[in-house]
Amino acid sequence: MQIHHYLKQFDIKPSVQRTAVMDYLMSYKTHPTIDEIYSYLSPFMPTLSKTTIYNTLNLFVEKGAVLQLAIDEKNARYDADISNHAHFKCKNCGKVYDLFDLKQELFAKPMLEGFDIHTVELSYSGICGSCKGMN
Amino acid sequence: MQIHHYLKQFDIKPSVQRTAVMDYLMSYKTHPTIDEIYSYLSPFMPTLSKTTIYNTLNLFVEKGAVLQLAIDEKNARYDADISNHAHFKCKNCGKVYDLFDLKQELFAKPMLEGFDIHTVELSYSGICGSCKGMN
DNA sequence: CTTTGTGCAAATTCTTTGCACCAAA
DNA sequence: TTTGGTGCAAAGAATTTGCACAAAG
Repeated sequence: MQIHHYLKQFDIKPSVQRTAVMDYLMSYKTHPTIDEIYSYLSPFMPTLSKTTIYNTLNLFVEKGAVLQLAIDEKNARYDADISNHAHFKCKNCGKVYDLFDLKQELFAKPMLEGFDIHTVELSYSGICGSCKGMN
Repeated sequence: MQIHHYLKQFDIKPSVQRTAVMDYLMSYKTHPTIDEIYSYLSPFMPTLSKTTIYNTLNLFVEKGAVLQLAIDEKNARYDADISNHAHFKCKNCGKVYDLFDLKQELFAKPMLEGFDIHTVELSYSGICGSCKGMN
């Protein structure tokens, strides 16, 4: 599906900048920070400002089109894959991996008196394979 | 157990400030921010500095004595309860609740090729009971 | 003594805000 | 033409750093 149609599904008016950001998120599934997105797009769009990246991602999150991940204490990270999956953050290299092959039960929203649960976030941390070999 | 003995278990040398911070975290299980901890303790310890709170909590996290929660995008929050439990953050009032009565399976560390999992963080968000009634 | 912790001020980093200009319907 | 989007500069907030003094063993 074309990206501007995809954005409309979330009630987001497409613009050149918004389309470029979503395109980036969907192409490079690296859970990028604002800075990484800006650094990548900036050469192609010389007038692009970081404020627009902030505006765009805040809008995307508000509309439910992307997830803001809390896995990195320093910077906000974003993920355009809104299906059920967990994340693993390597304490050594800082890379964030997707974990798709987990039981769906882990993402169930428990029925709890007094809580209306909308979202579930499951995060693991530890050492990744490539860092483990190094030491 | 006395707090300074508890700290020693984590290889943390007790000091007046460190003991006070751990005491606060264990007494008020409110997942406080750095600022909240500082504001509470400051009247009792007039020379206390916020830098010391930062130093102390970074040390506690490094030694595994407290958890740094990523559930609040704005500020880091801390929890001295390192047992398996999840958190719920109300999107409306911002309060963070503990969820203890969940299945232990949710906190299992999956065996995955190439990942050495140390920690599990499970967070929910939505609307809490007291906010739901208001609207 | 010697090592380690504390606390002030300054620096850094991340994010938001105010506002003028631009673009699209 | 009118509404909404973009982008610059400045402001704001959270955290870290450098360094001198204090405390503890």
